[in-house]
Amino acid sequence: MTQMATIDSVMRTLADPTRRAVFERIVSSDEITVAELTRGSGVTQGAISQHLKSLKLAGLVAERPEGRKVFYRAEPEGLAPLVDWMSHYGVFWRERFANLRTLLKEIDP
Amino acid sequence: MTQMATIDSVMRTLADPTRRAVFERIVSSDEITVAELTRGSGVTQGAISQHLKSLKLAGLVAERPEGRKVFYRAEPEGLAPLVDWMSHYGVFWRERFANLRTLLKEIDP
DNA sequence: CAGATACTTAGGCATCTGCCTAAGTATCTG
DNA sequence: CAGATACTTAGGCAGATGCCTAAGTATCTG
Repeated sequence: MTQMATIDSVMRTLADPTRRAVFERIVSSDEITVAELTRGSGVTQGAISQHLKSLKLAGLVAERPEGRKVFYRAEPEGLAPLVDWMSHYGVFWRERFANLRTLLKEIDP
Repeated sequence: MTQMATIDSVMRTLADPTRRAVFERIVSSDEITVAELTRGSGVTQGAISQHLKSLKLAGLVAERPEGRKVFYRAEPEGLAPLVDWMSHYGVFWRERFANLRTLLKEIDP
């Protein structure tokens, strides 16, 4: 997805524990294959593949096929909708800064 | 809920669009009744009441009964699990600060 | 007290979702 | 080419979820 995903798709995608665990594992590794993600996940490769499809549609991960393997990596901008949402509805965060993005620029221009 | 909710409950609770809209509306107002939340929500008061129960269990809102009305307000610490999760798995945010909470203290000690 | 108002909760229902098995596609290896 | 490996996708199913109607509880008002 090069198109910006919505807060709705991001939230819904990360709401499932198994899928979120897959995402966390992808983030924690540079690149990782489906087989590796399946190992220790407690579900079948088919299930993992379905979760990866959801994560990809939500713009949270990207794939890189190489031979018969497919490597997945985290899409850095994928959580932007969540960050934006937090900056609006983050309650006690909102009270301190109008926009997290603005803050980020001040720190790391 | 005085007990700290989990990232799981927070994510799952905010995943539903209707329930998230209810939360957003509570955040945007200081205090608000169930009847007001029902108005323009597109669902019945019963449904709103059920969503409020979920939000309360997730630690996202608090209630204050007054007569036959019940006022709801946002629970500022409710999104803490989400903030913590972001600081761990926020990918390009993580690269910039180890912990959003630490950052917060630096800005607003 | 009787009725109205504000809200919660129970029961039921249709839809959604996550998982499994199994089949299908593509690549590598002997 | 035959078989193995890596992955995706289709079909089906059991459980979860969100909503509605309607009943139940509590408070206010005449």
